[in-house]
Amino acid sequence: MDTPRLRFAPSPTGPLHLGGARTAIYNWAAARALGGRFLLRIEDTDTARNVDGALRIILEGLTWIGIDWDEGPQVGGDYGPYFQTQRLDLYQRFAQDVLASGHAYQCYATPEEVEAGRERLLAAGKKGMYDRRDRDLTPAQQKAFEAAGRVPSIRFRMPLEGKYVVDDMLRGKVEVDMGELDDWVMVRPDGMPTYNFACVVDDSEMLISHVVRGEEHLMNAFKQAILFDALGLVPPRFAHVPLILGKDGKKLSKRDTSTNILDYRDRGYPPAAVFNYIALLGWAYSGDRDVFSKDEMLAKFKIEDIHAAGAKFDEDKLLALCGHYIRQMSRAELVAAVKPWLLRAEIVPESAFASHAELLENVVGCYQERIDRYGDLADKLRWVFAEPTLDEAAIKNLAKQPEAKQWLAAYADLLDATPLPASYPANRGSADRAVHVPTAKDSVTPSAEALGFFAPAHIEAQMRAFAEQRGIKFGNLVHPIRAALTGTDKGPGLFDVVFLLGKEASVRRLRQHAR
RNA sequence: GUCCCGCUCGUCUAGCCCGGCCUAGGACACCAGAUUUUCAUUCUGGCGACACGGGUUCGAAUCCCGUGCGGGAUACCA
Repeated sequence: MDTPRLRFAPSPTGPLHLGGARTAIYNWAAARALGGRFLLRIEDTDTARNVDGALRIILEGLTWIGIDWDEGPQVGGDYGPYFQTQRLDLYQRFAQDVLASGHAYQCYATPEEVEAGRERLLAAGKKGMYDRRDRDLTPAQQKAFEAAGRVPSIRFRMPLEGKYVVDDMLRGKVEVDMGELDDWVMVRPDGMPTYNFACVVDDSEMLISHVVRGEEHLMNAFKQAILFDALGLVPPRFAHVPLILGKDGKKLSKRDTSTNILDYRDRGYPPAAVFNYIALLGWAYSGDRDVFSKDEMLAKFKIEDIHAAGAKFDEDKLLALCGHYIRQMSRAELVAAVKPWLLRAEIVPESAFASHAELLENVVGCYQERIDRYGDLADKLRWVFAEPTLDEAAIKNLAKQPEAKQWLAAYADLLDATPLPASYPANRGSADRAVHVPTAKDSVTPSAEALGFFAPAHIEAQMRAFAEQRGIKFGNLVHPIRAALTGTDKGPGLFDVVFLLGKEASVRRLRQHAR
């Protein structure tokens, strides 16, 4: 009874969205930080709304952001089954007990009658709720309904007066008049338990100690806590976290963010960044730091520290975090992360990842500071592996200087005459590229011995000398060369570009645009 | 309508529980500058908030009340 036990209880009615992911993260983090257990319970009692395959997507989403569970689907556990539709006997037993204790009663009203009663109350200026018409039925009246073929639902007999206080971990004591709460349905006529009932039974049976869930359940906490009391049980501690809102401050919609967290995976957002961002939406690691790992979060996380006010989703901040995480990776890690997108875009063959590992690290490394998502990369570096088509800016840069074509031709000749390192195979293929390219991030410069005269530093010195000899302003020379080589006006340093491309391809592309 | 919750820079937040250290700190975004062959990265600087009104107090972002605004609930959904 001492081990903290927390749960995330999704309904398989749709994919895992941002809000769900966040409550999952907070429950998970609390369980881990408290040294407790984290479990998953599937609330599938609304069979009509269950969606095929939704569960798989939810579990995949959780796994993707790095959440694991100790009990639940796929892993089992001592308090199963973890699907509510497999626990129907249990609810039935509890329902009979509550009924027998007098804390619940059978209600024979049809949905239409309930609705009509509600409207009567509303018309009378009262709160619109179930009018409790069957709360005190005599046995004879009940028999009559049964005889008429009516099947009852079971409703909880709420106290009619007094106040009830729930001590929320984020909001303190929240008080409500019992009269505000109606006699809610515990079991539907078809025998299915409703959310509030199944939730109490399961939280009790699964020994749940803390419930962290969305603010929309704050009112349910009263109903549930009162049921716990009626059963002679102690309710768990509740913490109701605010909803995530869209940029406009309204409910999160498809316009603000994806409804499925796996879309972020598919678009190449680093999962650690997504986790970090979601956790940050309502919880702060410290006043001056907002990048943290899962482990760092666990070392500091306390349920009480979750922010009680709603947060708006901000794609810019998410992307900034993504970029930060990407820049943190080693080149080898980035290549591995980006591989699926490179393959999908058919930019390099699978085999290249083994045969040209270093080349790929060089190429990808040149873009490390330039992307926020793995998925952004493929289009940007296509020019390395395939003849580029010139974009508008490139065409402009080629045309800007009247002598540009002559310069390209002359520079191509110069490059052509530049010796490759002796140690390099004559059939160059891509072999002359498979050397480490130094970038700003990496101060290791290949030695001249290792590279002959085809290292970025030498290419730079040579190009500068070339410009000076001919009296060309360096900036005027660089732009047409970049255009010819890459087909665009953005990208890695020009000397890296020449180096990455290799001598033969560079010369060929320069000459092609020199005509 | 009624009930409940919330309200610090444009956004996420630190500070609030236990009033003075707050001329309110950080991050993202934005603007300017530095570096630079482009883009980006990086660095420097700038802009920018305690929703409003009353109290309590020597002193309030911090405590209390009211108003406003936002959100949630008001289901035989969860």
